[in-house]
Amino acid sequence: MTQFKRTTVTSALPYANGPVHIGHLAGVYIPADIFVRYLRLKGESVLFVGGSDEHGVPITIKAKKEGLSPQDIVDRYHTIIKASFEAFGISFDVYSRTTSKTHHEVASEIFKTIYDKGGFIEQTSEQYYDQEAKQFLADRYIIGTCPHCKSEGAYGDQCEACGTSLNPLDLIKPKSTISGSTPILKETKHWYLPLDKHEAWLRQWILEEHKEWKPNVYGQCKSWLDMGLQPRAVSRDLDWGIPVPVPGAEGKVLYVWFDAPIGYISNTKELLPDSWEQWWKDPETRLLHFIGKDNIVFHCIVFPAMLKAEGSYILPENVPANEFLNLEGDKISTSRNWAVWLHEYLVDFPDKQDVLRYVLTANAPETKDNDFTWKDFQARNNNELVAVFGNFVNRTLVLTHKYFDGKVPACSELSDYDNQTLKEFADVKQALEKHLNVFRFRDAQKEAMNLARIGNKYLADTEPWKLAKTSMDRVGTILNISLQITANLAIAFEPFLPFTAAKLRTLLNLSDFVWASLGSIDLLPAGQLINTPELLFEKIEDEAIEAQVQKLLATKKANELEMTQLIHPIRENIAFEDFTKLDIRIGTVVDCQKVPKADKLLVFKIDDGLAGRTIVSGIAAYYQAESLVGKQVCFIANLSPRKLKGIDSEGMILSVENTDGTLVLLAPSQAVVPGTEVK
RNA sequence: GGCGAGGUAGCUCAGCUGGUUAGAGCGCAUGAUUCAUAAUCAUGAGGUCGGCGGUUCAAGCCCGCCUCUCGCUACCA
Repeated sequence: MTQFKRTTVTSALPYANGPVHIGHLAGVYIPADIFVRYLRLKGESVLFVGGSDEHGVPITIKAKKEGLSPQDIVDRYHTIIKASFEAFGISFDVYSRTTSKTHHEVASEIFKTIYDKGGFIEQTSEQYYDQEAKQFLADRYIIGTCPHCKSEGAYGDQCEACGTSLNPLDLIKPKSTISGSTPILKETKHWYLPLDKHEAWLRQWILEEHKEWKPNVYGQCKSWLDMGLQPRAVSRDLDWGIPVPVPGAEGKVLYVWFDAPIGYISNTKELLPDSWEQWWKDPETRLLHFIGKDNIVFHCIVFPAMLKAEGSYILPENVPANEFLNLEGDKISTSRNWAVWLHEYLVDFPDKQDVLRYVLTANAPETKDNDFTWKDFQARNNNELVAVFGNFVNRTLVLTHKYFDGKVPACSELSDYDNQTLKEFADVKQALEKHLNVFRFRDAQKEAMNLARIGNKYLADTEPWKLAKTSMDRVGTILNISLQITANLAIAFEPFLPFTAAKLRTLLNLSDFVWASLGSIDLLPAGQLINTPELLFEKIEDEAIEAQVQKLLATKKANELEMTQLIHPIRENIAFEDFTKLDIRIGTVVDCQKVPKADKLLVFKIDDGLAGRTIVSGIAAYYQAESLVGKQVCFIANLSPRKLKGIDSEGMILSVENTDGTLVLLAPSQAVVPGTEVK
């Protein structure tokens, strides 16, 4: 195993089109922060890099919607995000942004280097171009009729009515949302990173040399590698981003996925203009990417391929990716406002950053998706932080003030039981390190908590309040040990609960603290003054929890209401002749089977009163094949046949789409002769 | 359909390269205790380890099939 001289820790760059929520914190920033604080405490050389990701089409869309410039949007969210992280004690060495001058330079340079080395391939394709606005159109800027469900207002990349992902070229009657004009097809040149050419070494590097990566990370990489990698476009026609720095690339910018991870590098350079390279190019540097599971392929395959293509950079040593955090049973969703936003939490629970840090670590989605509930939040605060940790510290401090006027009593002769306890808590250090070294923060925090449990047990077993009547010497020893445990808590919890640890150190007047002294019993010299006890945590009452639950319920209701209002406006009028072109008929289902190797497809044999026909329909998720035999359905009889999974589909079976996306078959209210027309 | 991850006590999760009575925290029950934010400490009750079959002297852990959850992917005219 390589001995590393220093560690570069990156945490995923949050996208600056919204604030950050507990999911981000639990999956990425808290784990990264714990790890970084741990290394710093150990005196290791570490750099913690973060920043906002501020380019890309979604930001330009949001800007347009609000009548602002993209810069306005990213300024707004960068500020909110940065403040949230600061408030939660995420101890970045640098938190910058991809709109910075440095980043533009660094990203350009890296592109140029790869370009000069022939690391890209060029390809020309036809894309929609707005002649009035004189620009190529991003998928999202093109609107038209969905080729599937025929609803208008489908975007170039996706139809929101039927959820289908689209290719802009498939849209019927495309229109530019910028000028409203009909775009024309025009040739455009783009650069691609040929991931396929990197497959061989990636395979060796990940699958053979990094078997220690977490199963979810390793598994997903394997899945992608086995599917085969495709070249990926690194540029696009857009005016928000970093201009492609080569001749003949006017109006083109780097694709946001390409420039974003380079932000890690740029932000390092911004902080350390002269020494940044040692953090990125020295083989004795350990590079770690903390990310969420949505970013695995990116940081394990795409970004390493970029770095390798550039040539002078090191590759990540590990990518500790977490799964997702759900909220009260449902997926966290920015657009549905189903989230606990950090900036709101800070208002609702002032000075309780550590409580959230604790809960999110205790319940971190390390091996699978987890659920955050307010009830659990309350329980962990009241039963663990208050009852175990806070209570132990408080009773120790109160006793010290009661019997020794707030001065650390001297430690005299140790009993066997004392020694046994001391040994037990000395072991905590090793247990903590064992877990922290392999990114198991949930278990690590449990170990830190164990220290307080040992303390509570020690007090219960030795009962100093009883001995106070007979042997003050003995009481002094017991409290000395209890105080030493308390001081140890201040070190052990520093990575997890930095605010609490600091508060505790202040209470104890403990100035110097390093990881190495964890487990030692002379952190506090006899005679040292301890400050007046102050509660580390307070109970969270039912009302506060209820308020949060109500807030979420309100969101849920609002979302449901919105669902019912999702009725699309009536479309443009058509001529009667247009309607008569459609040949809609009723048929009887003679046979219905699942299409093999397709999840959504059913293949129907329809009695249409004539020769009969075969139709394939995507409703397998809503209907059992057998249950449809004998039923009558409505179908379009004169749609051009189309092959689906090797089957010729002669028409389209009509169904109604509910606001929640479920499909309901359409049928006549009473049986009719097969083949009769709908008019 | 293919691939990946997961399915272990009421809840949240551990279980190393297969090895005696499967663990922790919370919750619950009983007892002890009062220094402490009715907090703490002890003891205990809770599990056909998703299901079926197989390999093995021995399987939660290995193999096959099935099932459920999550993600990626193909299909949705």
